Amino acid sequence: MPSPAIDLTQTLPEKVAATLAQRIVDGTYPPGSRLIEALLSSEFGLSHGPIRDALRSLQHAGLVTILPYRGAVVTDVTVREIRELYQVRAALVGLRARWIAEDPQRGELVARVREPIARMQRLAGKDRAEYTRTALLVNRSFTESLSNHWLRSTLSSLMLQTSRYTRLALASVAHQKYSARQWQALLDAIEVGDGEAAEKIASTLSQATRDEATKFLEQTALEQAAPSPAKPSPVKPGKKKKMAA
Amino acid sequence: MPSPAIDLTQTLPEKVAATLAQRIVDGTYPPGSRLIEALLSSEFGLSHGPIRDALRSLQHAGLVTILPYRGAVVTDVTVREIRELYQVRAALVGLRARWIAEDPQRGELVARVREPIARMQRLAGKDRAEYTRTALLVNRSFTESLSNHWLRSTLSSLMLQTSRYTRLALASVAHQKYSARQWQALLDAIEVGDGEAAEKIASTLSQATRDEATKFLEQTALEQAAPSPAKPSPVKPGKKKKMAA
DNA sequence: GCGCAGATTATTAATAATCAATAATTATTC
DNA sequence: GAATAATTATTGATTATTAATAATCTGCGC
Repeated sequence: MPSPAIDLTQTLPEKVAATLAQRIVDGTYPPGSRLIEALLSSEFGLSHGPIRDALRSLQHAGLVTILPYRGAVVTDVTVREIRELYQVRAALVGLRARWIAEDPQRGELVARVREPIARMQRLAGKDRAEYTRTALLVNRSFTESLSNHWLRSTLSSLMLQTSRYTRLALASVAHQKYSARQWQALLDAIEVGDGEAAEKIASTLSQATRDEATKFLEQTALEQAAPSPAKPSPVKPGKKKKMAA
Repeated sequence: MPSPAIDLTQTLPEKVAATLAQRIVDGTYPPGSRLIEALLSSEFGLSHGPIRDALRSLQHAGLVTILPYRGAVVTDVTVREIRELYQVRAALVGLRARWIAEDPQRGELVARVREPIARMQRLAGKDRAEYTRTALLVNRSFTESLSNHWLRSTLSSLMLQTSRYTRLALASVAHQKYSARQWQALLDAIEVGDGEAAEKIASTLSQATRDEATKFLEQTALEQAAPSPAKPSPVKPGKKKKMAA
């Protein structure tokens, strides 16, 4: 019964891309990993064509960097770039909140996310994994409720990126609690149609998440830099990385 | 001498994609046109692979829609979607203006675009083609001066889309003159570092362009709908479109 | 003429085998 | 031991072929 009962939608390269994206986002393939066509094609039991397509797709999504004749590596983003990423995200998430708050049909979304947001209050500080999952789900609900196709798609693409780092911010219990409160406040602002307030809350939360995530990253970056202060060059620094599959 | 003297960067599919994008943006391939792999591959003298890649690329850029087993057609965007597109663009263009105005190194950009913007004043109402070219160039300069990589790339992608329609707005001499004035005002605001004013000017101009372009589109849409009010169905309405090459 | 089942056609999706181009690595020579 | 040359790994691109699918056409009975 657990066989490929229902295929339903999605072309081959899309399925491959989705699988690989998952692995990149959840850290299975760390930044710098090489994604080698031959290995992937034997893992998935497919020819090179669909794999190629999938890698190109991930490149457009920004998860992978393709260099001519050198192939695909998981994009490595500097802390500075991550900060910039969240800066754009904050602006767009603010816009999302404002437009939703001003949307006459916002009631549908409000009804759909009220329960999950309440659950976030209870989960904060208790179950990090479940909290993260719920937060991601609520976030997706917000984005998908947008009637504006373009904002929907640019936000989805940015979110795919940030989800690589947001989970770091949620390691802090304090941030979990803060985030839960802000989501509730956002919901309230949306319910009464206060676009101004909604925009403010949403973008402020995004900035806080950015600060929390980058704090974490700078910390681990320092820890990684510290161990070998006496060996400056012999081992080429961070060049060789593991392969896929 | 007009042979392929210098190749310089760019892989094959990129070059094909660039060419096709050009044709879509300038209207050579109108919305709904089919882009058939076989025809394109013989036109470009390439095999299917690179063509496929290029079409996938254009799909990600939103210029082309690919339906499984049916191939690529030039994306047809409804007037409503175009309005939504400009709405997002207005917000991001505003952000761009603000960030540039607040950038300590904005002097470099200001120096680079001062002359072109002055030229726009002179061209407005005189040479539409040259005005459009200059406006596009200035716009690109603004975007490329951004230090934030993500805003740069999302804006580039949105601009590629809007450039299909902005040229419609510039058909109006009044809009050309208005646009030229606003660009000058924007430059002034940036020069003195007034981010608030810069954002306002930029997003207002974008909205005006939107209104002008959609006015034009709604007009032609009505004209197209009008001619045959007596023949409701015999000829299948707008289904068959021309092919590529 | 009308509608419909089925054959035909056009086109893309995917595979496979092959060669060329290139970057990285290793070996060689001075 | 450093510069240079050979080797290797991997991608870029071509070609040919088969499968899958959607659109179109055909003929049949009415």
